[in-house]
Amino acid sequence: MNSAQLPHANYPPPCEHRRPGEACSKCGVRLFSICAALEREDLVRLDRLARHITIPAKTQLFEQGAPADHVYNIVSGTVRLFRLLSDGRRQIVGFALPGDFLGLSLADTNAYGAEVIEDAELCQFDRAQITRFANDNSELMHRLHEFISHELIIAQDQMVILGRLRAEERVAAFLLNMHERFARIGRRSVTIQLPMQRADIADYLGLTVETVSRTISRMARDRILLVVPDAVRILDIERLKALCA
Amino acid sequence: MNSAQLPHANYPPPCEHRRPGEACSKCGVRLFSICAALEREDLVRLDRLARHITIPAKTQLFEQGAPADHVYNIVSGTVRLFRLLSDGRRQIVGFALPGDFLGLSLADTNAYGAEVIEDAELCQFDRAQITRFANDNSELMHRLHEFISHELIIAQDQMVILGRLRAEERVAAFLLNMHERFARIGRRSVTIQLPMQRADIADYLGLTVETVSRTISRMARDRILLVVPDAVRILDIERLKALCA
DNA sequence: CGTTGAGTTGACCATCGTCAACAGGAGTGG
DNA sequence: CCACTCCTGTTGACGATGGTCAACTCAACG
Repeated sequence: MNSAQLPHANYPPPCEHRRPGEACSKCGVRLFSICAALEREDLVRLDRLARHITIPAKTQLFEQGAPADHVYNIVSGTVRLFRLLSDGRRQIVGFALPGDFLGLSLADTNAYGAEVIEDAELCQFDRAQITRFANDNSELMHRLHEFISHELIIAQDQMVILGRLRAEERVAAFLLNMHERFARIGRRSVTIQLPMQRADIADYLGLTVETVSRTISRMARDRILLVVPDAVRILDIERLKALCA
Repeated sequence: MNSAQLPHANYPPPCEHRRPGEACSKCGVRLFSICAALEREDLVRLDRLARHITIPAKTQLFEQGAPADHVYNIVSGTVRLFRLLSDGRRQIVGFALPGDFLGLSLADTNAYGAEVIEDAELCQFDRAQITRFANDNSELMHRLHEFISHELIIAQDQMVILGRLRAEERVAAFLLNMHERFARIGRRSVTIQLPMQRADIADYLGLTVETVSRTISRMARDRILLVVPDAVRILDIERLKALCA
């Protein structure tokens, strides 16, 4: 059920699939990520600090409580971020999509664990280096501040969902949220990709797999959604929106 | 039940109970608050920007969605921070205690509403001014970054509580958390002050008043707590800790 | 002394969790 | 190629946790 037997953080020889200096000009998520703050020359300097790696699905990226040595910018793929309780209960605190940034916190240990769900390309940075870089670069610093503020608001949204919405409302809110996030990174579509499994959605929404499954099934029966492999297609977005007040 | 008829943000003539220039040297929470980052002379400069005000209980400090004109440092008292749903459901996203800072987010509207629960002394700052000040003062900036990182971790703790703990565990976690927070600001005691009402605790923990009341009653019956007005006294902290895994 | 609001307790019930069975697909090995 | 396992997802039956509704106490207040 959880991650005991996942490949560990010293992942398989991570493939560096870019020449350094090729810079970030071709990067598909640059404009959505922290890098958007930077001018051409700073971008090149930042790129020199980056290690561009590809991590396969089911890999543990880092572990809750471990020293936070690196920060990551997600270029493609999906990562789940989670907290574990001693008895095995898991709360997923977020899904990281392309353009997202991991390691905004200043704490020197990871507040959550991270596992790659869907093969991911990442820009990996050394924390000390990026911190120094940000200290000299107020645009980047400001952008980091912006990102972390945004994270905090997202976290509060999630508190409302977990504390005050019923199962159907939670699922509807989740689906609309994914829809909107994909739209914001240029993947607007009536088909909402769901790279995570039902158990991940459940652990994100404070429900069980069965409840998530039943709820989605009911929405499908009511012709609000069409369930397709690794995704759902929106049939009636108005009714979907109506479900989450 | 909620805040419709509270006095509004243009609160009663806020009493400024300090001469400007008296500076922050006597401030009881300075060492716990963002100000701890500042040297003597910067502290004086910051103090010139501050409006030191006292706000009575039951006052709305600011409203969810309204322009975020000010930020606040809490000197004494308690403030509840909450989100409202259109149908009246409320989720309290946090309680602000002395030393806490409101308005860390860079968003220009308030992500939550704030109401004073217990008469509060506040340092009020103009957002634009404090932003300028922080831009020129890397210690303060760093401290703000630290505070907001911490907020984010707290928010994730709360997600675990709301998503994965049962009622009794939530209440136990809440009580221990309050205990620890008071201890950190120099009010360590076996008596946990609870300035908020049961409904606030319920809306913070994603429960109902009845469940909170019943749970606390049961803990009292089990000789884990003693219920006293506006507080509970810890009788058996080990068993209390055992209740929240 | 009546009113109001907070807190508590009880009775009942709904939502969602638990347990179980099953279907379908992917991977494995004979 | 087929049998087998494993994993994910779905569905059903049942039950427990916690929500709803209501009554009551008590303190504060006019």
